[in-house]
Amino acid sequence: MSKPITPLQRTGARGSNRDLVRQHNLSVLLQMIHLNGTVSRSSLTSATGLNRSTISDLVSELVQLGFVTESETDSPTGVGRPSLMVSASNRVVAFSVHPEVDATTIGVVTLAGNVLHTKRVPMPRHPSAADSVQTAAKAIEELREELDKDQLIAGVGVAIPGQVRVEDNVVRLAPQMGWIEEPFGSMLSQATGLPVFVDNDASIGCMAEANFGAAKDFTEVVFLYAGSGGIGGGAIVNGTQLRGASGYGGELGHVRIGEGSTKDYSGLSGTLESLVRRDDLLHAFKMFAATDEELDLEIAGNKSAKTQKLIEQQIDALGTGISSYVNIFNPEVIVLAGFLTSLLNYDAERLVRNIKTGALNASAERVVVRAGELGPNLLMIGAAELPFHRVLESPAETKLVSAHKKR
Amino acid sequence: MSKPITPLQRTGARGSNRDLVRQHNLSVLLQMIHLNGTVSRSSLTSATGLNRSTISDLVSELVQLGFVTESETDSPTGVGRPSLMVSASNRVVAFSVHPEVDATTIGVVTLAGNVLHTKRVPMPRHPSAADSVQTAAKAIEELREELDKDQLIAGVGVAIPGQVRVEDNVVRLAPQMGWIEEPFGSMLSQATGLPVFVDNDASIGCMAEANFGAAKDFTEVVFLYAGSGGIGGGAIVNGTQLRGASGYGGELGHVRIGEGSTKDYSGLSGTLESLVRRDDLLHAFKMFAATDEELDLEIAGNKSAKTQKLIEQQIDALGTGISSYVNIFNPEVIVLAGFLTSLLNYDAERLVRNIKTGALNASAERVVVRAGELGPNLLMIGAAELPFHRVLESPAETKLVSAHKKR
DNA sequence: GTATTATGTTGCCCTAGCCAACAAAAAGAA
DNA sequence: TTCTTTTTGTTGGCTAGGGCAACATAATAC
Repeated sequence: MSKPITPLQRTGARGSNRDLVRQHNLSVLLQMIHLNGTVSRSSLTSATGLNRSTISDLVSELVQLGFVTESETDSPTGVGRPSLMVSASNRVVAFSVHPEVDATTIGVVTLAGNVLHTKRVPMPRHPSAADSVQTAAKAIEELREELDKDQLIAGVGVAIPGQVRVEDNVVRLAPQMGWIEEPFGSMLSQATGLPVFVDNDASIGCMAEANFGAAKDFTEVVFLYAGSGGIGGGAIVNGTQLRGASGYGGELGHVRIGEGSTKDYSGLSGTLESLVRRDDLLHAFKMFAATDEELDLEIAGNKSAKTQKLIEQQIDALGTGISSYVNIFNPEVIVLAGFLTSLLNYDAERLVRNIKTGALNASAERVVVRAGELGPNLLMIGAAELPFHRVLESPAETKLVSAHKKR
Repeated sequence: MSKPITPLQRTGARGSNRDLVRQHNLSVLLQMIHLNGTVSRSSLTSATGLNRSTISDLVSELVQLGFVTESETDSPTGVGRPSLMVSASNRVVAFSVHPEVDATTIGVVTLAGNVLHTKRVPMPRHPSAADSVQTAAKAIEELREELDKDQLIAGVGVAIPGQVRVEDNVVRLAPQMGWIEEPFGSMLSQATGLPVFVDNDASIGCMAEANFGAAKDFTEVVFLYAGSGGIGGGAIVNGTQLRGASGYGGELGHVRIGEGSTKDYSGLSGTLESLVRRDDLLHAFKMFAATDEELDLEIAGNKSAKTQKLIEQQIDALGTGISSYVNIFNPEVIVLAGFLTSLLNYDAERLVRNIKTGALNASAERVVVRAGELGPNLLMIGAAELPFHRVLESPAETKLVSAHKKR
């Protein structure tokens, strides 16, 4: 330590040397290909501003690395020599894991965004973290056997219904399952021998909708996701996911919007989660367990005055909550997922009216409310993005794991 | 249009060609120097990861451009040849403008962060935008005459107590002054012949505290600023300012936290701004106009039970509001400015207790509450950052205006 | 004074991206 | 068909910005 100089404040940006330029360009290209599915070389050229010959060089490096494939256009459009099409490869895959209170779901997703398999393993009520890890590891083992020999594994992404400390992949609190301070990441990593990345389910859903779904073309997004475990949220600010200091950011379900006395799953009262409760709806409809589809049918076909009032109360509470998020984030789009879509479909006009009442005119004037588009694949696609992210950041440097273990 | 390809989704990142590398490196260096005041060449070397010789080359280009100066260390520390010190130059300046309901404040700030002059011009009640522009332009003209001949002007930054559409520098709504849809930026730009950048006052304050004040070393920040015009807010997410789609983001004062019936300055009820009101305090202390310092003395020296209750109510409301922001942003630090500092100083323990009650344990465990550090210079320093930002982004490309007009 | 350590300076090298020329593949016009 | 026009891929050489190594310089340590 030569000088007691503060580590040069938050100018995160490092200098670029030549290698970083190459790395950056490879990364930008691969990201574009990953997000857009299949793109022509010519559109990559115009989008990046790089030279034709440079694109050619970079793409062939990505081909050699196994991340992308090139093919000729099947339907040339316009004059001129048709541009070669570049697609993300299905060779590179990631596993997704979603532990819930009654089941654990495991899936395989390719870098091209295809969900190859999913497997839902029912669990005894309130599984321990160790149970879930074991279930997941076993399923991954089986799914891995089904992969082709030349496929490469980027890692495992885990979506947790609870708060996750992302720096060390520890589940801080998953209230529904009763998990406290569980090192889920290192447990699963040890069990599978693969790199594991853990994050909150709603944050992951937000990222998925932002990358591939209803928020695809926006940089300012608010996302609300309601499942059986309460209401989670996420936000995209300036094109990047809101994470916060430790990764707990985006807990939009736990924001106080009123004086209610019932508490939410985390013990807070007056929050959005405490006022918009799936269980209350199930109870009113005299249902026990129900899928979102079943509940949606009930809500859509509702005739009783009593349940109508409940639904409207929930819509109003949701609108009040969203209006706060509009004032805070000034988003371009608000994406609703889980059974919140049913509320939106029931009376979108009422919801929007409520949002406009509680929000500043300027902030609300251009906002759009949408339902999520990814449906049941939401968390599978989203969780896979976690390991993929590392690959996309530095394609040439990241070492992938071969699908079949060496003996 | 060869192919109907969507403009290649939100991968904002362009490719880097060689010129961009140079530009980027110059920008990174100048930002570090601007934020840290004076730094040694050796610390620039280690912070950027670039080679000694490269730093030498880049710094001398910045010297030649007039942005920085080099000097020898006055007090060498440690073994080895002492490193040259690099400082931001006072040659480059920006003007700051802060229109308020009863006065307009204008200042000159150098790239090194020195506030050379400030000028507070009292205004008749409820000045029109044109009045404020004229006052500001006149003051800028005068201040400009006092500059040295070789000084360079980066532009003008304006802090508005209201909502600003940043894309075209239009004041959407400044409720206290009654401005609606005023093109303040283009008006002032026309009057001065300088580039003008307009933004919300609280957002600007947030940026200033994040760059130079209480939040200097953090990347996740929530900022609350209470002046005579209500409560404004700002947030730093992942090291960059939250702006939202149009620039209205960060309106933390207008977030609903309770059922109160009194309305805030924007007509919303139950919001933080409607519950924590400066006027209520002034009224309780039987004061009319008062500076923050005067009010602070009254609050600190308070003995009456009645006013104590009011103060505590406000602290509690503030705590409730902040707890929501903690859940949303999971910040490292919360910075309070304006008379909110007085509330913090009055009973910090009570405030923190309230925050912890309303927030998730995990999100709140490491959060720190602080008073702002920049005091009366907050908005002057902050507003100047707007024009400086453009310079810092591309030092070699941005054309600056000479201090003395050519005849 | 000498050794050690850290930094500034200089000249040369290396490589990633650019450029220009040419080839190839489509559409349009004769 | 044939020729032109337009767009893209390919190739070889060029260029500039950052790395590197050797040397000079200025501080501390002994």
